[in-house]
Amino acid sequence: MPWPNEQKGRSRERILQSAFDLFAARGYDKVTISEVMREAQMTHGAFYNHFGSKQELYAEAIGAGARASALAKLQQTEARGAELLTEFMRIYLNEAHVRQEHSPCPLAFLATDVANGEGEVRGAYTQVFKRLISIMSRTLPADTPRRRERALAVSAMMIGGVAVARALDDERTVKALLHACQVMGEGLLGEGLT
Amino acid sequence: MPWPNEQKGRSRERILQSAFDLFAARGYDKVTISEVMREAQMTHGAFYNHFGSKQELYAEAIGAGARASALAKLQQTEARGAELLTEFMRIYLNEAHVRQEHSPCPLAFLATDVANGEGEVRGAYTQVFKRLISIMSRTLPADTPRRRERALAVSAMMIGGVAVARALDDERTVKALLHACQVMGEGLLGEGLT
DNA sequence: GTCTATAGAAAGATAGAC
DNA sequence: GTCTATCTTTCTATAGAC
Repeated sequence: MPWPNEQKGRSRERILQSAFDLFAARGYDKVTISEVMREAQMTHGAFYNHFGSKQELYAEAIGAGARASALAKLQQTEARGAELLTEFMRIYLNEAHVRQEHSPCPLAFLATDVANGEGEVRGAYTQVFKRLISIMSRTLPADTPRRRERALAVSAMMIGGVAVARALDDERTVKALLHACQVMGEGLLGEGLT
Repeated sequence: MPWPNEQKGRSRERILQSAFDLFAARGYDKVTISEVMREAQMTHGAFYNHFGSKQELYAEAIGAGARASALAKLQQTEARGAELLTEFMRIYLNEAHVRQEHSPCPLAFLATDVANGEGEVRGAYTQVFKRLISIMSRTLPADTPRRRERALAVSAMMIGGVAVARALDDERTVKALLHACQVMGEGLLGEGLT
């Protein structure tokens, strides 16, 4: 079933990308619908032809952020297994990610923001998180002890590391934190990963 | 030097506690000064006799939250060394903490919220984080390899675990996440801790 | 220091022309 | 579908009485 109007789909996609970038950079409440629409090259009156409310936009933007994320792009390369995981951690626990120099991880950039949101927003976040755990768990060797627990704990460490780094004032501490998470994360996923 | 007016100090302390509780529960932008003052049993006109702006209140509330935290209380007991660390992790990575049934950790509850704040707010957050790392690091046995890196990585895991858990929709995933962080965290801090 | 009252600005959502 | 214009509400911050 092709789209009734291809132009509408493109506008919608521009709004979602603009919304995710802005929400990640400044948080839900500090971003206005006018700004999102301006970034998407429309005026704010057009917004309600695509979404019913700002919260609905937020929920959908989380999914859009996940589709644009580093992990989604990595999965389109030929990297698999241990190589995929170490490369993912290297990109994730990086100052360029903290500074939002590429499309960031919604789980890290929106964590406490989402906790203050409504049901549909938290539902979208939960879906993205479960999907990450599923991918990380399946990517670990089948005989890894406590495979799912490792995936959960390392994810929490990565998300927490980036979320905290973004709040910090002190570049030296940021560097040390990201590095520590990378070293200890690789340890948890199995010493001889690469 | 005793306080010029003891009553003023008490009002100020009430405002700070009320502010931290509300900011942690709903996020900076979703809390109004009127609400904070009402919870502190005053009207909002009195606010500006204590603080110059809402952001200034936020910065100070982060410090107040740290002083009221589980770790601060634990340090006033006789628990030390491995016992202190395992007890801390048990209280921290707990559903009661996620549900804010006791004074929560500002690092976990305000992480992405602080990242969107101004300089003084991030400065206060950084101070609290550095202090946590210092305490955890010093509490580990002096001959622990990579002592500071362990403290940083486990802190990120704990903060990330609680921050993500608060955003999640699904109680089963929350339980699994908190448990995984506890098991893997104890592993990182040294197998034979207790 | 605390109160009531209000100024002044901002933002979500809607109406109606094109 | 997108635009301009506006309704309506909410909130920070201030003024001035007590």
